[in-house]
Formats: sequence, structure tokens, C-alpha cells
Amino acid sequence: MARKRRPAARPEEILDAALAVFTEMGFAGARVEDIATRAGLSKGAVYVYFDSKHAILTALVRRLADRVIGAAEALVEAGAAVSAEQTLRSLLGFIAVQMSDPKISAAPRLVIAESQRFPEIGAMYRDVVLARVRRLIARILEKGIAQGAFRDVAPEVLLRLCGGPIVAHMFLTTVFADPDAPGPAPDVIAKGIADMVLNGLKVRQETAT
Amino acid sequence: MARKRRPAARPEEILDAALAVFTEMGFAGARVEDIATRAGLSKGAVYVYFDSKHAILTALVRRLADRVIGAAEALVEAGAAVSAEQTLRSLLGFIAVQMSDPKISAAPRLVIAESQRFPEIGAMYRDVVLARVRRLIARILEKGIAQGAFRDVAPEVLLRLCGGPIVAHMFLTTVFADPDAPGPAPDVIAKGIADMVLNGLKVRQETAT
Amino acid sequence: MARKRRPAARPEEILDAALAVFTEMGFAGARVEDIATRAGLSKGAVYVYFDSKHAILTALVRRLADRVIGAAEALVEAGAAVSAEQTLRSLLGFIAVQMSDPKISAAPRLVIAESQRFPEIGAMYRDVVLARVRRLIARILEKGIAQGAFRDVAPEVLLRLCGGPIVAHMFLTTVFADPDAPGPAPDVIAKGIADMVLNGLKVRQETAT
Amino acid sequence: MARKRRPAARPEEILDAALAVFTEMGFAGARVEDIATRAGLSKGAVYVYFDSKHAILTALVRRLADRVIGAAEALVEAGAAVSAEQTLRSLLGFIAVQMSDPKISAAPRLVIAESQRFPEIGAMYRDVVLARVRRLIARILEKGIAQGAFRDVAPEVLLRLCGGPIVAHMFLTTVFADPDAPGPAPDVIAKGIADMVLNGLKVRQETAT
DNA sequence: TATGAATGAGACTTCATTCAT
DNA sequence: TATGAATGAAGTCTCATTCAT
Repeated sequence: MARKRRPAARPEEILDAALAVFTEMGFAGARVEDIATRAGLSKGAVYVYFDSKHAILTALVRRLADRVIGAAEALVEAGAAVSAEQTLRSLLGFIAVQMSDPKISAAPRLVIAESQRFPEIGAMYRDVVLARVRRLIARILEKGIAQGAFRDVAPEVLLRLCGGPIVAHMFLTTVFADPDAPGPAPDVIAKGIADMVLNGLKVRQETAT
Repeated sequence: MARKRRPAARPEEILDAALAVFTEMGFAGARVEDIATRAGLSKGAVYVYFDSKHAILTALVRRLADRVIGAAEALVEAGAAVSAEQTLRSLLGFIAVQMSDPKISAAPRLVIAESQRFPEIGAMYRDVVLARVRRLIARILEKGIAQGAFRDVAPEVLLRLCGGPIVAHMFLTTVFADPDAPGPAPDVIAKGIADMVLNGLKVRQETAT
Repeated sequence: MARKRRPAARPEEILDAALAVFTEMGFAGARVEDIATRAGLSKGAVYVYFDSKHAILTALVRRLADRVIGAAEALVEAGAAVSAEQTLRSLLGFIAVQMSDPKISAAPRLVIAESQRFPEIGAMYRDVVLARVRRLIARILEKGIAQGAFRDVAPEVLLRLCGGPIVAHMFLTTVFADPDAPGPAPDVIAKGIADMVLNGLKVRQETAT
Repeated sequence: MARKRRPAARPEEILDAALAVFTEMGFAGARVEDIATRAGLSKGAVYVYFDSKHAILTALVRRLADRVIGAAEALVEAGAAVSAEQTLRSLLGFIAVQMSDPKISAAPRLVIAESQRFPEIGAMYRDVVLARVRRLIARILEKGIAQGAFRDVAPEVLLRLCGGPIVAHMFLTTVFADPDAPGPAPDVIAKGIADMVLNGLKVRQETAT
């Protein structure tokens, strides 16, 4: 086997390979050798960069989540000027589209799958990812309430109401996807969710936009 | 070694034991011997009742889900007389409370965790469990629309909007539970979710109840 | 492979096999599979009886040492009636002959070889084996002094003076054996050692037997 | 990274590092990288100076033993004028003190530990070290007999009687050291051993000094 | 000479599963 | 039905050694 030399890129390559393998076989079903092969390395080389298979998972989840959350934060930041409703719609749409990409939704799925066995990974996700999402939701909510646009609901409820449908959609289109009946497109769903989150299910005569 | 149990009860006992063990260590981390021991049997005896470790998981999920869905169906059935809104509130509350029990929420968590490796279990859950939930949601929605109480939203959207927050809550209180910051009680959350699902986030002058 | 059934004898068989393999390849060089094969078992079966390769070593050393020390103690016990000199001669001869058997001397050699890496095994040998040898030497010495037959030397010195030459002989005939120049027979050496331990190297006119 | 060392000193530095690492972790437990790091080199550089990990061990043992034996030979040489007894006492004392230094006794311990797996190292030690010790003992014995001071014992017996107690003492204070019960000082033991080797254990009326 | 990334053989250990009893 | 000893296939991780730079 050729001995190449691209030290700087290696960890990223390994993580890319790991994402593919974990997505295909799950964490437990994935073999380090599979990851190594897909990264164009030998088994041992993987251990030069990561201490254990588990460390690969942790790094992978962290990287995947960080990208999406970082972008989401930027998006909310950028929405400072517009209405809270508009910001919420943007955020919901962005996350929904992101989470429809199996390469990205792999992160929470892996975390959920493995955190029974390795509780630290659940804790990491909670502290690194969810905490930031919580902050985002809380900020938008506060602003909306201050503007008189939103009802004064509990942030924890809004978190569940915004995040839940997206997560549910993600599961329904990955884990529980029916090959015969493909679900609706993510942006359609995102709009539907946003409309309902904002307006609710009940019929009424709208007195405000 | 008191061996006074009726053999007929064995499979149930094994499933009870499996639930406990899977919940504690995850599917991959659970050993058949652990299950056997907890069921008061020897390893080999388990194989008299189940073909494989995997068959245990499938049977367990089926049983857990069946119980909850069956009850939910009964509840909706019973709600034929009342308003669609009331039925939906009841359903949401029931599922939220059920899913707050780790022994029950173990089913979807296990399915999500394992279906990457064993897609059949995801398919089974979709066909056996989710299909019934879809039917329930669709029925309530149709009725609500017919009564002029609900807006005409897509059932797939409502499914995500109703199921998602509950699933999210479940994950937040199991997988991502922060021991230092216990979340809100399930019935509080259920009411909050129901209020928001029905009324939305936006402030408005109510013109109808 | 045939599945036999002799549970009771298995641990002993594994230990016998382990002795052979450890003697041939050293502890580090021995593979559990080698031991298993020689014991007529599969690799996995070994782990039914021992927790680890290391546990095999510990059990083996304990067993080997226990046999010899037990016999030595019986011998000293039996020598209660005879003179201390006679008892010491018997003991020296017995140990020398025993230690000339590579199957038996394997124990201290393995302990010495591995205790750098696994200090507990050195501690175990010290507490289980050497402590008993110390007691034996101390008892004989006390008796000899009481009888007026022995000089009043420190037990620790006598321990070294009696045990050392035997250990040295063992090493010279195992680890450092020269295939071209076989050393003297163990009983000849034992007698020589005993004579010298008792009489010393210096020429003198004997005034007592 | 001060790299001011003269390349010529490298092998010595590597051996010094190897001694420390082997002493701490044993040969099998030592990693070449550990040795390299302690020597202030990279793993690969070690292989510039030594063909293999094993070659390091061999060179190390050779060096350690050579130093001690060389000094011992000089000591015996210097004792040409004095009595055989005095020479023997000096030699015993010198070796006992040397062997009480774990850095020096590491050599025989490593040889004993590894020669099961690598018989050549045992052979090397026998031919390079033990042969010289044998010659030393034989020379002193011959002289003592010629002077009428020593009894006519077999050199092989004397070798064991002189070397054995010292080796035993070495093991008792290294491998089998009880942290709670430190043994006697080496010079005390050396004198005790010399006294006994020369005078024996039996009580007698001394008729000569 | 020196580096250190990469290799690749191999070892221990774990279990799901089988089967003689 | 039940046992539990036994199997055997895997899998993670380690490390001596090599080699391009």
C-alpha cells in the first residue's frame, strides 16, 4: 500500500469515512477497519488520529452538529433586524432542510442510538448542541414577546414545539422511510410546520397578520 | 431454585427482562445471558422461546408499542361523541404521559437505535405502529375539519406537529436528561403542547373559543 | 470439534497446558489459543474457566508452588524428632531435587519474569510462597540453636544461604544451561551445598561431628 | 528542542533510556517509543542505532554485566597479594553491593525474564558473563586450596554457594520486596553471607582464625 | 541522521448460538 | 424444557518496524 502524506487532512478524511460507515451500518455494526479502508488508510493509522472507535463517534457528532448550529446561530444573528416571526420561519426552514440531509441528521440519530451505552455522548450533545439551540429559541421568543407578536409561552414548550416536528420529520424520512411512499419535500413540510406553530390548528377569524 | 413458574408465562418474563436490560445497556450492550439471568433462566432456555437476540427485540418492541397504541385507539374511539379538539387534547396528553415512562419510550428509542443495522425493525415499526398513529391523527383531523373546528392542514404535517413535540420531550427527558436540571412534568408539557398546537404562537384577539 | 464434558477436570487441564506453553514460549509469547489447543479446547472455552491470560498464570504459579511448599512443610513437620541438621539436609535435598524439575521451577521463573510488569504476582508469590519458606527456615534454625547445634545467625541470612544456591543451581541448569556441558546432578549439588552450608569453606580441625 | 548532543553518544543514551524503561515495565511491556522519548529521540531514530528492540536488550545486558564483571576481575587481580579468604570476602561484598542497585541487577533479571522466549540471550549471558564469574571463583578457590586455607570443594558448588545468596538477596529486595518490611542492608547481608560461606552453620570450637 | 506517519500482523477478549445431557 | 459447557467468529486495539521526506 502506498504511503501517502497528508497529515493535516487525515482527521477530516477519517471523519468523513466514519460518517459514511456509521450511517450504513450503525456505530456498533461499523468496524474500524471499514472506516480505515474507506479513508484509504490502514487500520492502525486510524488509531494515530483517534484514541478509539468511540472517540471517532464523538468527534464526528461534534463536527456535524457544530456546522449546523453555527449556521443557525449566524442566521438568527442576521435576523436581528427583521421580525421575530420571520426569524423563526427562517430558522425552522433552515433546520428542516438541514435535517433532511441524512448526512447531517446522522449526528442526532447516532447520539440517540448510542447514548444508552455511552451516556457521555448524550451529555456532550446536550451541553454542546442542545444548549445552543435552547439559547436560540429563547432569544427569538423573548424578542417576539417584547414586540408583542408572540404569546408568552414557556421556552421549553416552544423548544419542543419547534424542534419536535423537525426531528419527527427527520425520523419519518430516514429511519421509518417507506420506499413506496416518499414523504413531502422538506421545504413544504417546513412551511407547514411554521404556519401551524405560528397559527395553531384552530379555525378563527384572523384579526392580525 | 424455585422453579414454580408456569412455562406459558416464560416468553413474557423474558420480554420483561429484556426490556430492563435493553433499557440499561442498549441492544448491542445487552447480553443474552443478562436477560436470561434476570428472567431466572439459563442462557440456553431463552433460545427455546426466541430464535435470536434480535427476535427478542422485535417481539419486545411490538408488545410495548401495541399496548400504547391500542389504548390510544380506544381513547379516540371513545371520543367519538366529544369535539375533535377535546379528542386531540386527550390523545396528546395520553401519549405524552405514556412516553414519559422510560419503560415505554424504550421501544421507539431501541427501534431508532437499531434500525440502521436492522432495517426490518424500522419497517416493522412503521407498518405496525406508525401506520396506526397516522390513521388516528387522520381521523381526528377529518372530523375536526368536518366540524369546522380545524383548519384544513395536511395530515402529514399534523402528524409531525403532534407527535414531534412529544417525541422531543421524550428524548429530552431520557437520552438528554440533565441530572442537574430536571425538566417540566409531562402533564404540564402536554397541556402546553396542546395549547400551542391548537392556538399557535401568535398573539391575536380570540374571536372564538 | 467434539464437545466433551468433563467440567471438573478442565481447570487442571488448562493449567497443565498453560505450564507447557508458558515454559516453551514465556508468558508474553504464549497465546491463549496455544493453551486452549493443547488442552483440547477452543479459545473461548478457556475463558469459561479463567478471566484472563493473566489469571491463568497466577493460578498456575499458586498451584505449582503450593505443591512443593506443602510437601516441604510436611517434611519439616516429620523431622521434628531428628536433629536440626538432619532436617535441614533433608529440606535442602528435597527442594534442590524439586527445583531441578523444569516443570516445577517454571513457577519462580515465570514470577520473576513477569513481576516487573505485574507487580501483584510478585507480591502474591512473596505472601503465599516465600512467607512459608521463611517460616520453615526460621523453625529449623531456632531448633538448631536451641539444641546447641547451630550458630546464632540471622534467619534472613540463612534463608539466603540455603535458598540462594538452590535457586542459582536452578537457573544454571535451565535458563543458562549449556547443552555441551551438562552440570552436576541435583543430589550431588544438594549434598555439596548442605555440606558447605553446615561446615563452611574454611579448613579446620573438626572438634565436633 | 536543544539538539546539541554529539551523535556519537546516542547509543549510550538509548541504552540508558532502555534500562530505565525496561526496569519499569519489563521488556515486553516497554515500547520502543518510550525508550526513544526518554532518550530525546524519535522512534525511527532508534532504529538507526539498533536493529531491533531485542538488539537493544542484548546490548544493554552486555554493557551492564561487563561493567560489574570487569570491576570484579580487577578486584580479584588486585587481591593477588592477600589471602584467598580476604579476596573472597572482598568479591562477595562488592558483588552484593552492586547487585543491590536495581539499575545493575536489572541485567540478570531481564535475562532471566526473556531467555525463555529468546534463548540466545541466555546463552550470551552464560558465555559472556557467567563464564567470567566461574573463572574468578575457580581462581580464588584454587589459590585458597593451595594455601591450605580452603577445603577442596567442587568449583561448581562454590559458585552456587557464593553467587546464589547474592542473587537471592537481589530478588528478595527487588522482585519480592515487601514495601512494609524493608530487608537488611546489603553490606550487613554481605558480611553475614561471607561469614557463613566461610565458617558454615555448625557450632564448633574454633582452632584457627 | 532524523522524523513520525503509516503499516499490518496479531493478541486478547467477548458473545450469540449450539448441543449433549 | 432446561442446562451450561463449548464453539468460533469477530472486533478493538497495540506496537515493532519501515520508509518517504
